[in-house]
Amino acid sequence: MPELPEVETIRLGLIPVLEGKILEEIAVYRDQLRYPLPPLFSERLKGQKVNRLERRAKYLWLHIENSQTLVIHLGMSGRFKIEEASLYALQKHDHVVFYNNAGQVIAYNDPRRFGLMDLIPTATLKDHPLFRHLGAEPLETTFTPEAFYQLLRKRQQSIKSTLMDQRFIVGIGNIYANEGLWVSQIHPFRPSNSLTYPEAETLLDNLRTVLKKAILAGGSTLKDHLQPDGKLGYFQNQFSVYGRPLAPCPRQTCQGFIKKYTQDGRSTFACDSCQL
DNA sequence: ATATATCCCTGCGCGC
DNA sequence: TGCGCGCAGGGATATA
Repeated sequence: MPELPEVETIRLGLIPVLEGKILEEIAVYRDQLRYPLPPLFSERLKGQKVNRLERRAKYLWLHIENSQTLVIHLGMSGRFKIEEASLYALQKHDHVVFYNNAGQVIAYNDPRRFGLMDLIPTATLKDHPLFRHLGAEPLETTFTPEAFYQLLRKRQQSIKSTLMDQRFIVGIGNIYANEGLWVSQIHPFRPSNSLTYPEAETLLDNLRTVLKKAILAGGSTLKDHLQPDGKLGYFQNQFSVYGRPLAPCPRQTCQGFIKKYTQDGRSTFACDSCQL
């Protein structure tokens, strides 16, 4: 699914068609995603204005004027498509379709249905079970290298596992964990608590750079991800290691090649020559 | 507390 | 062309 850059791309794409707009109609074609939609889902949204779109971790928060927030997670294959209502035709796996007061359709499409939607009172969001365990936003400058280092010091599991564990840092999934570690020349299997302070500082810095570059590129499109306007993301063209087993390591000074591992049940890509 | 396994679901690419 | 298999951007839950 979308990791932080893809969710952020989607948020930016949805702002023009949702912020300040009225939800005139909400059509539900499948009320069971990861969980069932909450009771009276459409009724509680119909006629309401969307005040603001926020991203927290890999979640979208649509703050609605009646003090509730529409929470959306895109799972592995969730995407949004914007169309003119007059041109819209229901597509396979379009599960929830929003109609705004500007004649536009915002369709949520999710083949694997690992996504979720919920309506939660805005005031209680931060204490909600979906969110209260979430760790630091990597792009927030209030998250300091020192805080990152202290967190790594307490953990003996691999650095890649820690990066992907949403209790510590949020928004980083398999792609950006692999990419950030390669840029930092840190091997994914290193125990978190073996990183020195300078390494932690470098890693946080590089993760931020990679995430920001990916946002600028509209995210990464492997199969599913599209920007809401239908454009592909193109950060996948800038991958150094992800999905490139046996390729020569792209680092100028390195003669190694990319190796594929299985780690925590997921694919890990790394260059054993320059990632130490 | 923490490391592994399993499950949710559909689609795609590959080898035969 | 078709079939079976493995794999996929996530994450909650159970088990040891």
